Amino acid sequence: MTTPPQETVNTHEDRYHPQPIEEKWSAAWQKDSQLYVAEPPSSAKKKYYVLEMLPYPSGALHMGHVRNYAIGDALARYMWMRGYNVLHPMGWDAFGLPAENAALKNNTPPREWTLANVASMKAQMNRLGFSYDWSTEVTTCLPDYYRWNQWFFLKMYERGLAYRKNSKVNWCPECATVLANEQVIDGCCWRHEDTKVEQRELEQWFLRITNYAGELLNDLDQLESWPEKVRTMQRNWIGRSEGATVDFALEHAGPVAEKISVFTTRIDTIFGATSLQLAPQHPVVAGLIANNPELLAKVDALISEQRSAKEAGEIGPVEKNGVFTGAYAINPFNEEQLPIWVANYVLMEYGTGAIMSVPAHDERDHEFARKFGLEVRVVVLPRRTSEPPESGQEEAPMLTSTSEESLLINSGDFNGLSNLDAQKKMSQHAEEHGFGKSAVSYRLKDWGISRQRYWGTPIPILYCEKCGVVPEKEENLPVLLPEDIEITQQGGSPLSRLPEFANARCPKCGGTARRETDTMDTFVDSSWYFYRYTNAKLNTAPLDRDTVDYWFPIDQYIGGVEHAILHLIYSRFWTKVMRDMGLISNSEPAARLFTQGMVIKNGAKMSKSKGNVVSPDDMVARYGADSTRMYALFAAPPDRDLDWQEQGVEGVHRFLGRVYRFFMRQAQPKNTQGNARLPGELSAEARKLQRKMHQTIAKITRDFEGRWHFNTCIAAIMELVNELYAAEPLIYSGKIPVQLIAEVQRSLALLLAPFAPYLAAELWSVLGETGVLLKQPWPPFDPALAKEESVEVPVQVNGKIKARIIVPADSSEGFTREQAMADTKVIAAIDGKELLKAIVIPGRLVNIVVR
RNA sequence: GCCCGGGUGGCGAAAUUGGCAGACGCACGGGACUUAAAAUCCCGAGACCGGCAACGGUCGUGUGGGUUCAAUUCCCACCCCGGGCACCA
Repeated sequence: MTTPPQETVNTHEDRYHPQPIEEKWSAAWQKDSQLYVAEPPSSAKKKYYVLEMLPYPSGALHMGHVRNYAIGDALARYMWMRGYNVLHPMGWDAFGLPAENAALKNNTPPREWTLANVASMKAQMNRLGFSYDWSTEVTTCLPDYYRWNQWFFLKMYERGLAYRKNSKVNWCPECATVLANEQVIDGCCWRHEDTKVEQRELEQWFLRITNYAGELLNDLDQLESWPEKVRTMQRNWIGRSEGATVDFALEHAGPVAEKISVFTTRIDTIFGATSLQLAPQHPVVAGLIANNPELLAKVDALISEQRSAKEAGEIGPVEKNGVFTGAYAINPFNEEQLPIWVANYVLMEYGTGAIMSVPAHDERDHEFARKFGLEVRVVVLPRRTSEPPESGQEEAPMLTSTSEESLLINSGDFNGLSNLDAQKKMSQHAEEHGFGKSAVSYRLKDWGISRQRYWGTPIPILYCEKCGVVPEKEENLPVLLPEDIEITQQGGSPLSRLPEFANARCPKCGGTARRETDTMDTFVDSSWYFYRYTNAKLNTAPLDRDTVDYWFPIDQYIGGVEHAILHLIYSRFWTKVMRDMGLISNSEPAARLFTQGMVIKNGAKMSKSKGNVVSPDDMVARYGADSTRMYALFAAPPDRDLDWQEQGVEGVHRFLGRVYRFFMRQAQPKNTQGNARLPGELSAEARKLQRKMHQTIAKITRDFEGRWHFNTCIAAIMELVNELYAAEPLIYSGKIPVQLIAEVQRSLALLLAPFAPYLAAELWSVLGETGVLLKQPWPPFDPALAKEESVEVPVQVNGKIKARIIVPADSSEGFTREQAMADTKVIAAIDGKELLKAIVIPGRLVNIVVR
C-alpha cells in the first residue's frame, strides 16, 4: 500500500510547465530523422495517406493552419498507433504574388524571402509537434518541382489540352495580372476584395478543363465521403444543362452567314419563339448591320454598357436593352419569320451566344418582349389550367418547369404532347431534318493559366519568326526562372523586360525566337503536389507509377472549404488528365475529404484589418503547443466554425496540468508493483474506474473511425481524469489497487497521444516506458468491462418524471415494469387513476400512461 | 431568386437509433489551504414560482402547427444568421 504524501497539495515541482517538456521532446523528435517516415510500398502494413492542404509560405502560421494541422496530426498519430503505414507529408505552395510585393517593399529577392518564410514556418510546425515526414517535403518554387509543371504543360500541349487564344480576360489592376474566372469574386479580385476586375483582350494560354466537364460532374456521385456542400458547389460551378441546338436560317443569307444556331433547354416551347436574340459580341451581328452606322453605334453602346456594368461590379440582372437588326430568320418548325435582335442579356460565353426568345415561358424574354412590344404566345399549358389565355396578353409569363406535367398547344403536329415527350420528339425531328440536335451546355469554362508575373513557373513555349508557336524540348527542361531580377512597380510581365530570358533560339529551326514571358497560375502547382510527395526526389519523372498506385487515392484530405471549387476542381481535372496519359491508375485524387470550419474571433474571421488576429506563437509561448492544439480540437466539432477564446485555452492548459500533477503524485512505473496483475476481485469503486476507462477508450476509438467529434473525445478524457481524482483517496485505503491505477495511466498516456503528443510522451516516460508512443498499439477496450452493471431508470407518469429506480443493466422489460410499479412515489402518482398502458424501454425509461 | 449549412443556459458546446435536455469546459458563486494573494483541491448552479430547508411545481432546444405514450431529433409552414451560385437560355 502506498503512503499518502505529506503534502497532498501541489508542490512547486509539481507545477505543469509545458515549455521545457515540449522543447525537450521536440528536439528529440527532430533528431530522429526516421521517426515519421513511411515504410516503402513493400510494407506488409495497410497504407494510410493523410494529407492536409499545403500552406502558402506567407511568413507565419495562423490559427486556421493550426486547426487544420491539429486535425490531420491527431488522425495521423491515431492511424500509426492502429498499425497502419502512414504517409503524412507537408510542403509549400511557394510561388505567388506576395513574394513579389515583399521584394518591392523590402528589396529582398522573392526566392530568398520565400525560403526564409519556409524555414520559419517549418520551425513553427516542428514546435507545434506535427508529425510530418520532411524527407518528402515539396517546395513548388524550386526547379526540381516546377520543371514537372512544364513537363505536364508540354504533354497537355501535345494532347491538345493546352492552347492559346486571344481572349477577353479578367484583369486585376492591383495584381497587374490576369485572373481565372474562379479567382473573381463578386466582380472583384480574390486577393483584393476592394479592387474591381477589369476586362482586357490578351493572348492567353488555356487548359481544356471543359473536355472533362462531364466526367468531373458525373464522378462527383462516387465521392460519397466528400462533404455534400462541396459536391453541390462543384455541381453548380460546372453547371450542366441538357437541351438542344437549333439552326435558324437567315431570311436573306448573306456573305457572313446562312444560319444562326441557338441553344435551348426548352425546345418544347419553340412554337412560342417570337424573336431571336444575339449577344452583342456574336460574330453574325457585325455582318447583319454592317451598312447601318446608326445600328453599329447602338450595338457598340450595348457592349460598353455591359462592360461598364461588369466593371462596376454589378451582379445579376440589369435593365434589359436591345436593338432590332432589321433582319429576319426562319423558325424551322413552322417557317415563321422571326425578327433578329441584339440584346444585352444574352451572353456570348454561354451556349452559342444566341437564343430563341419565348416571352410566354421565360421571365427574361417576357421582360424584354414587354419593353419592346414583341408578341407573347403561349404554347405550353400546365395540366392544372384549362383555358389557354389569349395571345398577346400582358400577364406574367407562364413559367412551367420541365418536371411539371404540361401540354403543348399552338404547336402544330406536336399539340397535345406533354412537354417531356415534346422535347424528345422535337429534338429528334430537328436532327432528322438536319437543322438541330440534342446538346449539352456547361457553365464551366477553360482554365486560363497565363499570368503576367515573375514569381511563377515559366511557360515552356517559344515564338519563332519562322515556325510560329514552338514548345520547348523536353530535354531542355526546366526552363529556369532567372533569379537576378529587379522587381519594379511596372505592370505587365517582368520577364519580358529581361532580354537574356526573352530572346532565345527556336528549338525547331535554331532561328531567332522570343520566349513566352508569362508564368503559370499557381493553382497549377497545387493541382498535383500530393503525387510528388510519394517520391519527391525522383529526377527522371514527376512520379513513379507503382509508388503512386500503392498510396493513392489519398485516404483523407483535410483543408478549408474555401478551396471547394478552385483547388479541388483543378486537382480532380489534373488527376483525370494524368490517368489518360497513362501515368496513374486512379481517377480521383482523394477518397475522403474533410473541410474544417473557420477560426473566428469575436464573431468575425481573424484579419489584420479587424485587429482580432491571435498568433499561434503567442499561444505556444503562454500555454504550450499541446494546450493550443488541444483547444483547437476541444472548442467545437472540427467541421464547425470555432470562436477563439483565450480563457478556453487556459482551461485546457489547466486540464493538462491536472493530468500531469496526478502522474507526478501517483505514477506507477513499469517494473514496480503497478505492473503486477490486477487482483481478481475488485471493489465497486475500482470497477467504476475500470469501467470508465474502457468506456473512454471505446468512445474515442469509435469517434476516430467515424464521427470525428474530437471535442467530445477530449471531454471524455476529462471525465476519466475527474474519475481518477475522485478515486485517488481510495488508493490509500486500498479500495483501489495500484495495479488498476497503472493500467489507467498507461491508457491515458496513449489516449492523449493524438491530441497532446508532448505531454503524452512525457507521461509515457514517467511510467518508465522507453518506446516511441507513435509505435505503441492503440489501447484496446473490453466491451464487457465497459458495460454498466446497474442503471438508473427514470419513471414517468404521463410523461413527467416521478421517480428513479436502480435496476441491473440487463433487466427485462417485465422486471423493470414491476420495479417501477412498486416504487412508492409512482404508487402515489397513479393512485386512484385508471392505468391505460405502461411503456418500458429496458435500461432507458418507463412511461406510465394513466387517466 | 436558387442551392447548401446553422439557430439549445451568461459563453463554447453535448445528447451516436424518437426515450432523463444542457455531458465536458469557460465565466460566476461558495468552501478548504495560505499571514495574504496566486496556484491547487472540493462543492454549487437552465429560468421562474413556493418553501428556513429537504423538496415540490411551472416553463424551457428560433416561431407556429402536426404525428407520438414520448420530439433538440420525424412531418408541414414560416422567421433569422452564415456560406455558395446568380441574366447560364
